[in-house]
Amino acid sequence: MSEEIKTTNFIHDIIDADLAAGKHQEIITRFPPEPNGYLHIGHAKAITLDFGTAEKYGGRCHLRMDDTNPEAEDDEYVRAIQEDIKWLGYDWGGHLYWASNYFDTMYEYAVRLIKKGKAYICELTSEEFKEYRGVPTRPGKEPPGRNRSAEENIDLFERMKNGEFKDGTYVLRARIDMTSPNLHLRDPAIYRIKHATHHNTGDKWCIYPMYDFAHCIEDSIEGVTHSMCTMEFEVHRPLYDWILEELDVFRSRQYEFSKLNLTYVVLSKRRLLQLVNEGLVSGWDDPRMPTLCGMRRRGFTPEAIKKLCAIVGCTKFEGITEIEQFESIVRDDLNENSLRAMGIVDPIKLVIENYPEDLTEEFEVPNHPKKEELGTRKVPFSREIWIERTDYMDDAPNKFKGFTVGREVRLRSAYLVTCNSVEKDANGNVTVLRCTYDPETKGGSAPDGRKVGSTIHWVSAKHAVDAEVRLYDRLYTVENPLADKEKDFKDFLNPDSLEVITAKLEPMLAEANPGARYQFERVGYFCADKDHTPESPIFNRTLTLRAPRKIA
RNA sequence: UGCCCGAUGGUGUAAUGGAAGCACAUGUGACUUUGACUCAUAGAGUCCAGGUUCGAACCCUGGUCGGGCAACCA
Repeated sequence: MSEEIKTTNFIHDIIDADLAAGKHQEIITRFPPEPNGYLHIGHAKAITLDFGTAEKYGGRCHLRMDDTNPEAEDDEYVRAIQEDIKWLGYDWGGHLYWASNYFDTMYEYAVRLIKKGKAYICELTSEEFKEYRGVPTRPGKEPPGRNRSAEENIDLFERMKNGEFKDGTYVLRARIDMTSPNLHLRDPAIYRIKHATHHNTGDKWCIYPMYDFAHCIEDSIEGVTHSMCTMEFEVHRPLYDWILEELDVFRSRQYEFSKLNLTYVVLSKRRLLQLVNEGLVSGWDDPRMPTLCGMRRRGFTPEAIKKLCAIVGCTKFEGITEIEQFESIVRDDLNENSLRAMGIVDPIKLVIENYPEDLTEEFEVPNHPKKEELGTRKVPFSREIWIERTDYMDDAPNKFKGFTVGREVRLRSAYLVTCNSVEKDANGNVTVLRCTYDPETKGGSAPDGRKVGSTIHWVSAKHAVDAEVRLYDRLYTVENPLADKEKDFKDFLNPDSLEVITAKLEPMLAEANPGARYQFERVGYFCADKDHTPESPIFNRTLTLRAPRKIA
C-alpha cells in the first residue's frame, strides 16, 4: 500500500489553470458535513478530494459543520464526524468552523440584499409557494409580496428575527426570475422561520438560512477557492454565483463531481437509518454497514479506503464500482501488513496416536511469510489438535490436497502427519481423524526431501482459545438493491450476512488488542472486535482470502 | 416534459489533435511450509451518424442512451 497513486482530475486541471493565471496564491477547500448522521464510504470520496486536493497543492482544507437546520443536527454526530476524519488520516489543523458561527453575517447579508431590492418577504404558504413557482414546462408567476418596498421588507425581516411570527408564516426570498428555466432561480427561499433550539446557538435565532444562501457565504467568508460537491448541486451553481455576485464578496467557485457507488452497497442516509432503526443491523457501527465506523470495526484500513477513492478518481460520470475492486485493495493491504495466526473456524479433532500423551512442544512459526523482520512466535503443539473440517475428504481425488485416509499432509511448521482412519457420528459427519506423525519431520520438512500435497493450519486442542467469531458477508444478495423500483431494498438483504461461530484459536490471539488485524492463515483476515477481551475473545472477519477454496 | 450534465474493454479509470494504456474481474499455466501472495499468459474498449483536419477518444453538428434538478432539507 506504499505506492502513491497519482491523482489528477478535471478539477485539478482547473486549479492548475487558476494557479498559472495567478488567480489564487493558496488553494483552500472545505469538507462541509451536516452533523445529522454518520459518515460513510461515499463521504470518504469527498473527504479525500477535499483534503487530498489541499494537500496536493500545499493549501488547506477546512472542516465545517454545516449546521443550518437546528431540527436535524446533534453534537453526537459532530464528535463522530471528527473521529472518522481523523481515522482516515486527515487533519484540519485549527480550521474547524461552524455555519452557525456565521449567522450574524448571514443576517446582515440578507438585509443587504433586501436593501438592494434583491430579496423580499413572501407570505405564501408552502402550497401556494409551489403553485407560484410553476413547473419546468411552465414559468412561475410573481408572488404578491414581490414588489413590497425595501423598508417594509426590512421591517418584516426584523420582526421575523424577533420571533413575532409563527413557523412558516413568512419566508425571505431572493428576487431573481420567476420565469427562469432553472427552478432554483425562481425566487428561491433563503431564510425561514424555525422556532427551534440550535445545538450551537441555542435559542438566539428563530430564523435560519437555507442551504443555497448559507453555503456560498460560508465558502466566501472562509476564502474557499474551490468548493467541491456532488452533481445534484450543479443546478444550484447559478444561484451560488448570483448570491456572491450580488453581495459583492469573495467569489468562491463551486465544482461538481459524481458520487461514489459500489455494488452490493447502499449509501442513502435514509436507508441506512432504516437498517439501524429496524434492528436489521446492530447499530451505525455494525461491521456490515458502509459507515466509516462500521468499516473500521470490520477491520478495513483507512489506507484501503483512501486508495479506493484514488482509483475511482473524480469525474462527472456516474458509474458503479465493483466491490471486488475494493476487496482487492483491502486484501493487498492486509496481506502486506497483517500478522499471521492460526485459527480453526469449523473444527474437527485430529489425534496423533504415536505422539506422547502428555507432551507439549512449542514450534517457531513465522509471523509473516515475506517479512522475516516480523519474527516468529511460539505455538504450542500436543497430541490432540484441531484442524479445519474442509481439510479432510473421503476418497479424495488427486485435485484435493488435504487429508484423506492414507495421505500425508504437513501441519504448518510442525510435522508431517498421515491420516490412518476416521471416526464419524451417526449422521456420517467426521468427528476424529486418527493419524500418526513422523518424528523425523520436526518443523515440517522431511530429511528425505519427500513432498506433500499441502500444508494446513492447526491449533493444539488443550491450548486452544474458544472465541466468538463473526463471519461477515455482503449485506445484500444483489449488486444494486435499489434498482428494482417495485421492491424495497430490504427485500434483498442477505440472510447470511452474519454467521456467528465459536472458533478454536491459537492462544496468543486472546491477548490481541481490540482493533488488531490478523490473517488467520488459509482462512481470511480478522480483526479483534472493540469488545474483545482476553476472557471473552471476539473476532470479526474482514474478508476471506481471495478465491474461496474449491472443495474439489 | 423544461433545464443542466455525461458517455473509453464486464467494472473503475488514463491518454488534453499524434502508437488507446493501467487496475479490478475472468480464462490458462508456473511457483508455493497459506489452494493466499508472487510470476507468466490470453480474451475484451473509444455510443451512433456526419463534418473539420495530413491526422479525432479529444474539436463542431445532429441523434441515441444514461444521470441529475422541480423541500420553508443539505
